Amino acid sequence: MKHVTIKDIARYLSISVSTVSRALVNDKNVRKETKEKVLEAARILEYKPNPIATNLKYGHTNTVGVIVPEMVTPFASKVVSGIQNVLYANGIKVIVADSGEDPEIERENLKLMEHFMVDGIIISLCSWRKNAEDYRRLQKSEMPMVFYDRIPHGLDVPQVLVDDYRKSFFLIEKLILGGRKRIVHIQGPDDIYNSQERLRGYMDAMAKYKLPVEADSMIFKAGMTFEAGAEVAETLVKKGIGFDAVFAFTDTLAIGVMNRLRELGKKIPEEVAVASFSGTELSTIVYPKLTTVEPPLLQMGEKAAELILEKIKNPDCPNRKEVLNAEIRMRESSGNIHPE
Amino acid sequence: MKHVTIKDIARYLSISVSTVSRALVNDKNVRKETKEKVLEAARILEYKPNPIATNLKYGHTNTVGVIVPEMVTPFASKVVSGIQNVLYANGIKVIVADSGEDPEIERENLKLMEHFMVDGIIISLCSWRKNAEDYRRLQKSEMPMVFYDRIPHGLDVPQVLVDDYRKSFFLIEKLILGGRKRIVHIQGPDDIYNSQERLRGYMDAMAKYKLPVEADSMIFKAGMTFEAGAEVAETLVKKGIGFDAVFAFTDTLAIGVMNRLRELGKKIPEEVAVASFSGTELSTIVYPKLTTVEPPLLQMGEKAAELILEKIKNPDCPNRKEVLNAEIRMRESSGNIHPE
DNA sequence: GCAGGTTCCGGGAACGTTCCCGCAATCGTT
DNA sequence: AACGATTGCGGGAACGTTCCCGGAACCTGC
Repeated sequence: MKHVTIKDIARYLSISVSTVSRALVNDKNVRKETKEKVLEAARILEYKPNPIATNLKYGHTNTVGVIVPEMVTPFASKVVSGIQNVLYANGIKVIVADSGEDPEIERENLKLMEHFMVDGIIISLCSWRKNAEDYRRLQKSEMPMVFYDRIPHGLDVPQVLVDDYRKSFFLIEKLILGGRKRIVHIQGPDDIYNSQERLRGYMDAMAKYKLPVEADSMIFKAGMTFEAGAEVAETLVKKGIGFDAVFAFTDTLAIGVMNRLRELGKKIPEEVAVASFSGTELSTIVYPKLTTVEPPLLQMGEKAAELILEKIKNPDCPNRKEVLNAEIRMRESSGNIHPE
Repeated sequence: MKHVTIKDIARYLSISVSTVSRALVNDKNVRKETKEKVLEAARILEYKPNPIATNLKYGHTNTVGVIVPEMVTPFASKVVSGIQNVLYANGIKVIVADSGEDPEIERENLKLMEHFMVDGIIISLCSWRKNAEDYRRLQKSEMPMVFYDRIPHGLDVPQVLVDDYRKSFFLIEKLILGGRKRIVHIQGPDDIYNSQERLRGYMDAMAKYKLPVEADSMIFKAGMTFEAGAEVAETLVKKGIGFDAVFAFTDTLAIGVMNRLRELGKKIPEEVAVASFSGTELSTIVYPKLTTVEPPLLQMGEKAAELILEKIKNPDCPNRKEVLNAEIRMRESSGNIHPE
C-alpha cells in the first residue's frame, strides 16, 4: 500500500518539491504550463494528498467531535447527518460519541475528544451540572465548542436550538383548547436550559387558562428512557391521580408513558392525551401516533457545523445563538385537535 | 493553545529529545531515575503526546471508518458502541457514515473513507452489486475491511453475522406451530447474502410442513423503510390476498406493514401475525410488540472491531467468519406463542 | 544599457515524533 | 589489569507537507 507522494511527482518531472507543492495549492508563483504538467503527473501517478502531513504542519487534526446524549432515537443521527453535510464538504472528519444519557459517560467522551485532539466539539448535553467543571476547563483552553438542542443553563456559548418556551406554550394551549384540563408534565433534567423553558411554557399556558397546577401530583421528574416514562405511568394510575393529558420532556419519555398507560387500560386519546417535545420519526410508528414538537434536525446540524467552523477559524468571534423554527405536529395521541 | 512537546521536556531537563522519547515509550535503554524524572516533568508540564506526529511517522491515521446502512433504527448505534468499546481502548478513532439505504450514498461514503485515509473499514451493506467494483478495488489496494450483519453474497472476506438461515427457519416454524398457514415473506435486497438465507429458512420451514408458497402472491420485494412496508400492506389487502402472517426482512419493514395493516382494519395478531429479523429496542415500543430475531449487537460490534484490528496488524491473516447467536423474541405481534 | 521590479523556481527548515547509529561510561570476566 | 559486552545517552535523519528565503531569468522604463 505504498503511497505516492509529492516527492514522487517531483522526481518524475525532474522538478523541485516546492514547485509541485505550489502547483497543487494553486499558488500564483508558478507558470501555467508547469502547473498543468504537475496536475497531469498527479493524475497519472494517482497521487492522493496525505492529510496527516499537513495536519502536523498546521497543528490541527481536521476532525471535530460530536457528543450526543442518546442514540436509541433517530434524533441524533439526523443532526449528525446535517453536521456531516457541511463538515465533510470542508474536508473535516466527524467522530461521534454517545453518552447514553449518562453524565459519567459524557465526561469520558469529553476526555476522549481531548485525547484525540479534535479541533472542536459539538455537543448536546445530558447533564450540565455534573460536568460543568470540564466544560469550563475546555473553554479556558480555547477549545471551540458549540451546543445544540440541550444546552447549559444561562451561559454565553455558541448554541443552536428551538424556541422551547413558545412551542411548549402553544402545544399546551392546543391541548387545553381541545378540552384537556388536568395536564401532567414530565420534566427533563433540571440543570438543562430546555427543561426550564418547557416547564415555563407549560406553566404559563396553564395559568393563562386559569388551570390549577399542583406541583406534587402534576409535575414529575424522571429519567430519560422508555422505562422511566413507563414508571411515571405506573405511579400515575397507582396513586389514582386524576389527569386527562400528559406532556413529556421528550418523545422517549412520552412513548414510555403512553404504552404503559394503554397496558394499564387507559384509552388514548379518549381518556388521556399524550404530547411531547423533540419528536422524530419514532413518534409516527407508535400507536397511536404521537403529537410532538419537531425541530428541524438536519438544519440544526448544519447550523451547528457552521458555527463550529466559524469558531475554529476565529476562536475570538462572538458566541452566536441560532434559534430555529420547530413544527408542532398534532397527531392521534392528542385527539388530533387543530390539525395543520 | 500552545501545546507542550517532547522538546519542551528535553529543554526543561537539559536532556536530549531522544532520551525523553525513550523514557516515554518505556524503552529499556534508559536509566530508572531519568525515566522517572521525565515522567515527573511530563506531569507538571502537562505534556500530552501529539498523535498526528506519530501517525505521520508510522504512516497511518489511527482511525477506522464504519459505514452503516441506516440509522433510524438503533441497530447501528448499538453495533457502533461495541466497535468503539474495543477500538477506543486501543487509541483508535471511529468515524461513522450512514448510507440511508442508498447505494449511491454508500459509494460516496466509501470514497470519503478513502479520502480520510482510514486504516480500515467496517461495513454493513445496503447493496452489494452496485458497489462491488469499489470494494474489489479497495481490497486490491489492501485496505483492511470487515463486514457485519449485511454481507456480500459468497465472498471470502472477514465477516461477523448471525445464522440467518437457522433462525429464520425456527421462527417460521414457531409461527406454523402457532397455527399460521399462509405466511407472506417480504424480502430484502437480493444481492445481499442475508436475504437469500432468510428466504431459504422461510422456504424450508414452509416445505417441512408442506405449506404451499406461491411466489407471486406470497413473496414480495420492497424497499427498506417504514413506508415500503406500508406499501406492501396496501397491495396485500387491495389485491385481496389471503394470508395470516407476515415475515419481514427487517423490523423497519415489519413495523411499516403492521401499522398499515392495523389501519386497514386487520387485527394483529388475531388475523395476522407479524414477525421480523434484526430487531432492536424499536420492536418493543410499537403496538403490539413485535416478534423478532435479535442479534447480539454490542458483541457483533466488538467482534467486528477485533477482526479489523487483526487485519490492520496483519493484512495477510486469513479471513475469519464469526457466527454469533441471535435470540428469537416471541412477542404479542405473533400471538406470543412459545414464550421463552 | 542599467537599475529596479516581476516571475518562476530550488534549497532547506519546520511541524512532533521515532529510531538508527555511534560514542562514552560502566560492568563482568579472565 | 585489560578486554569485550552492556548500558545510557545524544545527534540526526525521516515521515509528507508548507513556506520562507534567496537567486536566476526576464521584463519594464528611462
